[in-house]
Amino acid sequence: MLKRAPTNAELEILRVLWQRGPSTVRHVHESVDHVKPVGYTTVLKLLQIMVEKGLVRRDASARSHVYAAVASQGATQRRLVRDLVRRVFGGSTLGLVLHALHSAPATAPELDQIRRLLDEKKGGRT
Amino acid sequence: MLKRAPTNAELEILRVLWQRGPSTVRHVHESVDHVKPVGYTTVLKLLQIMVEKGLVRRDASARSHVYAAVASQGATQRRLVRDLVRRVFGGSTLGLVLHALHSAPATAPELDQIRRLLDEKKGGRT
DNA sequence: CACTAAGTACGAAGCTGTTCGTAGCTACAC
DNA sequence: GTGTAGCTACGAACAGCTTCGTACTTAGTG
Repeated sequence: MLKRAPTNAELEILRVLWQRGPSTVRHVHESVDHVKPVGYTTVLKLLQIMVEKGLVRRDASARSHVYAAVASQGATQRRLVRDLVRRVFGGSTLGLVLHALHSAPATAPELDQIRRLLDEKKGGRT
Repeated sequence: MLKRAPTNAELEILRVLWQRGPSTVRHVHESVDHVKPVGYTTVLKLLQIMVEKGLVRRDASARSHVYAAVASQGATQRRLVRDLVRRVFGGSTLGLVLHALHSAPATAPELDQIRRLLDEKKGGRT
């Protein structure tokens, strides 16, 4: 079963599920609608499709079904980064990182955080 | 005139134009077809659409028109990274970088390159 | 029981991206 | 001049994503 990456509208919904945890359609709709107006049944339909795709799980025991994300936010982000690296940087993760850093308005503490990660990696190589 | 990010198929074509420079449809088709079989007129149509979108420029002075990318590879990559950061990392470039580094099989020289970049940025802040 | 509110299911339309077949034009070889 | 090879233009089909309207179901209230 090959899973496709979530689409744009699907990501909006996943964002809510990751942030608020398992939610009803009403909950998700309220959150999404607040950011970008959209019909209730649109969100419902999306969630139904996402169930079929295996992106979310549905608990139908209560009258209002409760939906939860299947993949964690981290795993999904990793997936999307991998796709971008392949599509746009010919598989070079380094290319992506350099590009991102160039255009990043990073603060000093953030830079330190990256530096720490680099040190870890270096240590782990031996 | 708002420019949309290039689609998947469009990126395949841009990759050829960036690599080989201004090219005829035949040239582009041969390169793309080699990687992923596709009809000649498909590539032609795509290029025509890309002209309308402003993604490529066309020199129609010769019988075989010559197409060239409008935006540089770097600028396009930056654009796509920015989009991903907004869509998937809530605008946090740092989030993207950390994620990428975590899953990156970076070599020591590559890590050094990143470190150099970090030093530059740090220096530039004061 | 009858009514209403809140929920789910589903069909279908509109848009974009991708693909290709067909038609038509033109330079060149003979 | 005639034919052919190579090119551009264009319409149309198909697929995926997104959106919503409508129909159906059910729990609760009087």
